[in-house]
Amino acid sequence: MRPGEKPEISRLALFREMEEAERERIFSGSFLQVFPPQLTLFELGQRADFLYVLVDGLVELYANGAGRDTTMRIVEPVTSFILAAVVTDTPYLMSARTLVASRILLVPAALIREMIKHDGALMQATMHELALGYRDLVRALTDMKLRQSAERLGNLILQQERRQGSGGVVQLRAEKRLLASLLGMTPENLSRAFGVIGRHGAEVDGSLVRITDRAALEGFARPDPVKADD
Amino acid sequence: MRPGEKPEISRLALFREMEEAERERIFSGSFLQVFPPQLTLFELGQRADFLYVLVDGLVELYANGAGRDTTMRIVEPVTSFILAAVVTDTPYLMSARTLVASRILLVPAALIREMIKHDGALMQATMHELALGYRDLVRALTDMKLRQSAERLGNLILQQERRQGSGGVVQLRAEKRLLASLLGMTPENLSRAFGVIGRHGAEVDGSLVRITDRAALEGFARPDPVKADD
DNA sequence: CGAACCCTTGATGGCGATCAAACGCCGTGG
DNA sequence: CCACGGCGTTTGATCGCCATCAAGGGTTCG
Repeated sequence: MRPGEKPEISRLALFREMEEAERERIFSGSFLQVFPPQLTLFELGQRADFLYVLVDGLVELYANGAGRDTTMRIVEPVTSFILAAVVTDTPYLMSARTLVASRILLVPAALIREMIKHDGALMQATMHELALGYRDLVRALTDMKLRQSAERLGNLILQQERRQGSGGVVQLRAEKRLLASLLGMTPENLSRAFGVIGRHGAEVDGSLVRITDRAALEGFARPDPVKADD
Repeated sequence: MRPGEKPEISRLALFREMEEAERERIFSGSFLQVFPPQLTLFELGQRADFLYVLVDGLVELYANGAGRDTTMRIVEPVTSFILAAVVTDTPYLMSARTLVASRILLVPAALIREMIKHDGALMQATMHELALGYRDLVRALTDMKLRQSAERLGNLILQQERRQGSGGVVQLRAEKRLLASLLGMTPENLSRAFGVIGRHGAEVDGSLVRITDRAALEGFARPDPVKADD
């Protein structure tokens, strides 16, 4: 493990409140591995053998059905993923692949479940993490059900801008084709959707989006009354 | 509380493993109330004051945005709902209304959070419940993203049939207009979708659906490789 | 330098929403 | 007991959003 990485992982909400010694047990039972780009980490239907923590790089979670794929989430460092499958000890509902070279901590699922049983702080953190994830999915589902594609894009821009906190400028970290799939549309239509929000206060230039008129954009995208958690 | 109700609530996965005494503390701090049909229990954006347990009746959870509503879940007895908002102590992301006269246990959110902190079994059950709910939502979201409407209907029929275990016959408990909203379509198109699956091994008659050719229906609907949990 | 590949733009088609109207069911009131 | 009215469901016609098909421009990497 590189210097600075362990503290960074320790700062994760999931592990933050644990006893130092317990956390050390998790680290020593896990593997930190480097993966090349475009590598499949696991596939839908497999038993959940590991909890994953993305330390550096970029990972895509996607689901497949009916001959198609759709990306469910783009994971940025430092974040854990696929926690629900580990907790329930049931097969993964999504597949995962690296988008770029990535450093990933693999925590054996059995170890995590064991630790959860004995460490109240870890159990509480897990519970909380799942509750937050649940709410994110509720938002994603309502978004999909009641907004059309350009509105979804507008909301994503607004939400990213809030998370990046970078004064009206949003940096798109993933390829646009991936964004399209995340938003539940085709690359072609994402392109057109950027055209649409261009007339509503947001300008694209490559992978940079500038919000030129937030009020207009919000009027168009109708963001959720209840924002990402707190 | 009626005879038979308390045992039924105690059998809920959420409360099943708790100490008898602790469970009693929850009951004694809660209110069992009867609500008329079509009554709004709470609305999106409100603080999460209660955890709800539907004891008898039928409840709809729905979200609103962009001037429209969409139903997110139809709750049947005996089930708890809106757990994630209670755990995170954040505003509800959905609204709830009774569909018919309903008996509902209201557990003060503060009490639940307090009990979770002190009762490991309750915390574990909560964690598990949230993980299962998370996975349900992942399925719902992929369903929405990669299947078209008649396929979604087909899957719902198959899933209900498995849950009801009633040999090829499914009883629709809610109005069709509600089903339509749950499936993310209009009542008109639900009607047409029933027409479509009629040609793929499922027949409707009022609120009864008969699966006449499961293989055909599965071939058409392409059900998830990983089913509802385990 | 060439070949992928991504992104964009245009043309067409299909799924599903909307608008409209008729039917059936059910509860109410005459 | 029947007539009426309201509402949910169904069926048909039209429209709009988005997917698909197709082609061209730009960038990256071998």
